[in-house]
Amino acid sequence: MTSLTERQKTILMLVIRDYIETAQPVGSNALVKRYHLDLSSATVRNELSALDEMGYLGQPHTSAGRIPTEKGYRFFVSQMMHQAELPEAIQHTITHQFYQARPDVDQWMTLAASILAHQSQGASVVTAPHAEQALFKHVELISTQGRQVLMVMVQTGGEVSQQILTLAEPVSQEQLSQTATRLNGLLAGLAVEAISALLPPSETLDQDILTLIVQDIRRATDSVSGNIYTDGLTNVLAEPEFAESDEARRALRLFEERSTLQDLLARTTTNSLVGGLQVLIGGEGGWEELHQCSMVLARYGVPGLATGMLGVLGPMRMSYAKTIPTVRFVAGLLSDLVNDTIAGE
Amino acid sequence: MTSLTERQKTILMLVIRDYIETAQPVGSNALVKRYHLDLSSATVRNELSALDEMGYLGQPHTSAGRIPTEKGYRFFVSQMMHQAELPEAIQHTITHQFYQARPDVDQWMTLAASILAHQSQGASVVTAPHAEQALFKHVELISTQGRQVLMVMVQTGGEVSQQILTLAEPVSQEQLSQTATRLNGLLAGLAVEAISALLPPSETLDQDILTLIVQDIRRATDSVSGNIYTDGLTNVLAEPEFAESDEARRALRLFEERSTLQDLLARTTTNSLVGGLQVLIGGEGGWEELHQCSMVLARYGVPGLATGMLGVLGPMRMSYAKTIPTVRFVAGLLSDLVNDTIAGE
DNA sequence: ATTTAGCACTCTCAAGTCGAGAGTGCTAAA
DNA sequence: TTTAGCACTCTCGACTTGAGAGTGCTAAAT
Repeated sequence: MTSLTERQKTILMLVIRDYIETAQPVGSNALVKRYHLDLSSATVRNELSALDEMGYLGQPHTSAGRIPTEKGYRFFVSQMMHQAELPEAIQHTITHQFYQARPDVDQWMTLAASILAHQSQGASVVTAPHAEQALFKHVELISTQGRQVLMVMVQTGGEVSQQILTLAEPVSQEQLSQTATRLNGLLAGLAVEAISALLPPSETLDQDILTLIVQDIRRATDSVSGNIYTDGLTNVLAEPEFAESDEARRALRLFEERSTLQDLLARTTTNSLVGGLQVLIGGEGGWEELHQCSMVLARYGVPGLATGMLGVLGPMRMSYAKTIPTVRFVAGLLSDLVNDTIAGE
Repeated sequence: MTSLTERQKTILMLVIRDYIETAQPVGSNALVKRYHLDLSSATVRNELSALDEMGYLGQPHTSAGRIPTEKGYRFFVSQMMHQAELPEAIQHTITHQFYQARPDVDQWMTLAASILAHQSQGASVVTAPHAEQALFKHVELISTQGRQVLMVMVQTGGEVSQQILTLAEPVSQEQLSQTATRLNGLLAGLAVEAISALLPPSETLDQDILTLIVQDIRRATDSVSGNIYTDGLTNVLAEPEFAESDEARRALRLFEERSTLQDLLARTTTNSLVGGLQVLIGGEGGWEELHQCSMVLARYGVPGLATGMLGVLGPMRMSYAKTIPTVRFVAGLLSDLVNDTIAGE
């Protein structure tokens, strides 16, 4: 397999760029005219033919213009990856938005999803950062109503979880505070295993609380912990290639169903590095429903401590030139935020 | 305006029922054959013509079958409302699902949205219950990392909120606990106004915390507090009437954009009673994007203390017979849950 | 050895035509 | 009041057709 000449590269890039903009097969004439090439259409035709044979381009039918194949897109993206920094103006706008939001994981995630969706005109997904190994740090017990007690637990890494616990009989706030203080002394810095080894202890209240604590830590350390934020699902519907078929509907259903989405993210990104982008073109990774789609994914956070994922789903024809730098930039931003929160000392 | 004869009512109900199932205009012949009416098609034709003139039915074009008008649907729904209890088997399944979920508002809301979407094959929306008047109950301050402090506040009604506060300089957990204890004594049972009247007090830490407390209570009492849960958005896309146009996309965008959705809910339901259903047909309430849709909405909770909203969006042609009892039942269930949580003493 | 002009050929797409089918409204008889 | 009969209307899918866009190939030009 011979490699591409400079001219072929140029033409290939132009074809793909044009197709991404117009969603129309692009022909030799249009190409020469639109980009003022110093070539005749016939020459371009020959090159297109060559690119076709090499598998970078294809035709929806004989005697239509060319459209990129998956291989074509992959080439396009590999060129894209290196250059392409987000314009400073946009960087500032985004940073500013994060600066204004309340300093709250929930807010950050929602904001990140919103920004990604808006910038890329695709569907976005963001998972909350989750600790890779978490130790107990602190617990508070607060009496809410009658026999109901609110347990708030903080783990190293700053992860906070709360649960409601219903007691057999009322316990005063003083008693609760005492219990909390005692447990804090007992458990400080312990890992899940150590805590669950303490089960079952003498008292019932203790046991209940310890069980909840273990539950919460386990949940926080689970592969992809529960919280997934999405936005811009309807953006995908606007794309012309999805106008008719219910292709889009099936793809979106994947995104709506959290459990499936978790699977998807888990399977495709377990081995991805923080800072590195992953571009899945045409449903690489074997998701039937996504074979007309592409995803740009990134892992963010502090490796070994707490990381999360974010990404954008769009048609294969998505604007990689905008999406890739945006995803990269937002991932960096979230990494900084996680870093600030986690290593604040 | 004369009222409907029994026979006209029967025929009208059948036409609408059939149209809801098939999405096809229904004609006199089909009607007689399918439902074994003891009438000739000609007679039915006359009745259809009458119903047409009275505004209950319409024709997409001369010499097509009849389809219901908004007025027709309204009649259909008014008949529906009274009867129509959810089958016991389904009631049990749903109750069981709630029983199994973690006792956590977030879980409940997600589950409710999922059940509504699934049962009705439409898009569902659920808002978290929010206090109509809330008093301070308890605050805890937990040191997380370095100068960052986690504030957890509980309001009467059991609403819990948390915020992160970054201090100018580190403060020990002991000091924080003391501050919390002092504030608890000072603020117990106070309303927002009283608390904000205490501002600005002597110490800086106190001031910061009080500000946050006031913020949180305000947020919790806001018309529709932030959390909106949706599910089944893609269900709507499956409907044949939305196959082509981007009508559906615009409707779903309404649902995705939380701020718009808040507006929608706030505007249409401020005056609705807990326990009462509200059915908006054809975008009654003046939302242009929804003029091909219907919504079934209900308010749940404990009036005067904490209430929330839930509902289903579907095409005007939605299966009211399933949706209405489901919405009613889930609203009742959530009301019970809120009641248990709030009035647990 | 490339590049280009010219040309025949292919395929889609939009517009137009046409007949079958479904449904109606009206009239006159039961 | 109901029903049979019939002429009429309108849609929908199938089919046809011509314009337009694009290709591949060949032979001449650079």
